[in-house]
Amino acid sequence: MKSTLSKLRESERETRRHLIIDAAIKLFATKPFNQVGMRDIAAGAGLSPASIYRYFSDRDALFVEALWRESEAIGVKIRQIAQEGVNQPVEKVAVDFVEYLMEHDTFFQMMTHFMIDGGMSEKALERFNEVERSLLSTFDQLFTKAGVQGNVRLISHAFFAALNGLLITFRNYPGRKKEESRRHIQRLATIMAEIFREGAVARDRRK
Amino acid sequence: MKSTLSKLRESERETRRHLIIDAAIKLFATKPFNQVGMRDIAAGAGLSPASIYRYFSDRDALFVEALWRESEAIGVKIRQIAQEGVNQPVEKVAVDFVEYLMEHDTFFQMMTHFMIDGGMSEKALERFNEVERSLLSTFDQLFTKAGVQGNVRLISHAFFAALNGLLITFRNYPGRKKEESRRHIQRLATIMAEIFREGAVARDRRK
DNA sequence: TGTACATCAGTGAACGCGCGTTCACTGATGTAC
DNA sequence: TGTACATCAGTGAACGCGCGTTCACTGATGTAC
Repeated sequence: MKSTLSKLRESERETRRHLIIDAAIKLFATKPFNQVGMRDIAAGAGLSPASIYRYFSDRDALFVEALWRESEAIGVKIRQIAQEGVNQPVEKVAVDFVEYLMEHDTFFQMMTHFMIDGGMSEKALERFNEVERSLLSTFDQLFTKAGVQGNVRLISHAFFAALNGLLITFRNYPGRKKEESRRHIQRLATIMAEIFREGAVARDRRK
Repeated sequence: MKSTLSKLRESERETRRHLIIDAAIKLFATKPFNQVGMRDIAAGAGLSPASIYRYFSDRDALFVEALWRESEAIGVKIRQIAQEGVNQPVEKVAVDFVEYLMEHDTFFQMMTHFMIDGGMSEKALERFNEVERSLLSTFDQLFTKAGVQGNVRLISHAFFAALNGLLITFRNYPGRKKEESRRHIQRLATIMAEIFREGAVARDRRK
């Protein structure tokens, strides 16, 4: 009996951990994730701050798990885009990609934060790389299908970076409403995709 | 006599302000600028922390002036690249641009920080926009010269964002030495420029 | 069936630290007469 | 030439606040006998 009870306890613990992580992720959507505090999260989860430390060793551990979960969600979405995408023009995938990141920008914020400041934990890094690889190989397939030859992976690197840059540069563009920014980014994503598709092929021919 | 003396005092004040700003900028090169503290800067300038408040009303004021000065430096560089650049291929300008930002990445760090977190002061924003416009119109000229027609500014927007993305995505790429990252970015900058040049023209033809 | 004990979630209050900023003061230099 | 006074750069120490984290404790639930 002891073992089933302890299993029950264990699963309760697990659901509580999830509640806390959910609260954190919900807050990440509200404000920049690096200014979400333990007291906020505790309040969001209906606990005292001290209680959180029964479930996570420290702030970092909690954040890494939250990132992990966000990565998972985005990984799923990306594979889905990939599935539909291999039979779609690059344009569609590009727009889907930026669209998704604009709607769920917690992951994006974390990603850029880590890219700029570094200091990512081993675990988070691994997860993040997996997501990135998944996306890059989708791009590879798309560009190959569009007729690009040679080192496709380099083109995908450039394209991935370009889309990231789009989001960073124009997400909070000063003096522009959120909806305008969104449309501008979508428009530029389309243009970028066109340019990359045609440009990469043209570049091949010339070499 | 009184007036010349007060002028002298004024100019001394000015040079001391500059000393403090210099100390700040020097530190920005060492670590992420948002974790440079007043005590650091004071030590760097050979003053007590309290003294800094004789010259700047608060931390923000100091940082804005430092950003201002960095912007000025980068503005000069960009206009220079532009001057040489209008008779150069896009590739050269792209590489010069990322090269410069990698060597003096204070400005770049600030820029991305402000882009992501917002909260830029009026003054800094103005300066920053001026620099950006200057760069964009250089790109405009280059693309026009390369034979692009239609709305060149959109292409420049996309190109600017793409180069930013390159720096952000691969500057601290995990598991890569600094020199490798640098070369990777340069390589991708060249590829991007080729793709944009050829792609934008090809795209024109198709419409 | 009752009693002593173990386990563990949960908590209010406090600790510790970093950091921007202010306070009260010193000392040097110039000015008025 | 000396004396009282104004101005101002500079400072050590402390304040205030936010925030992650720990402490000592409570109360509920289960277990042993």
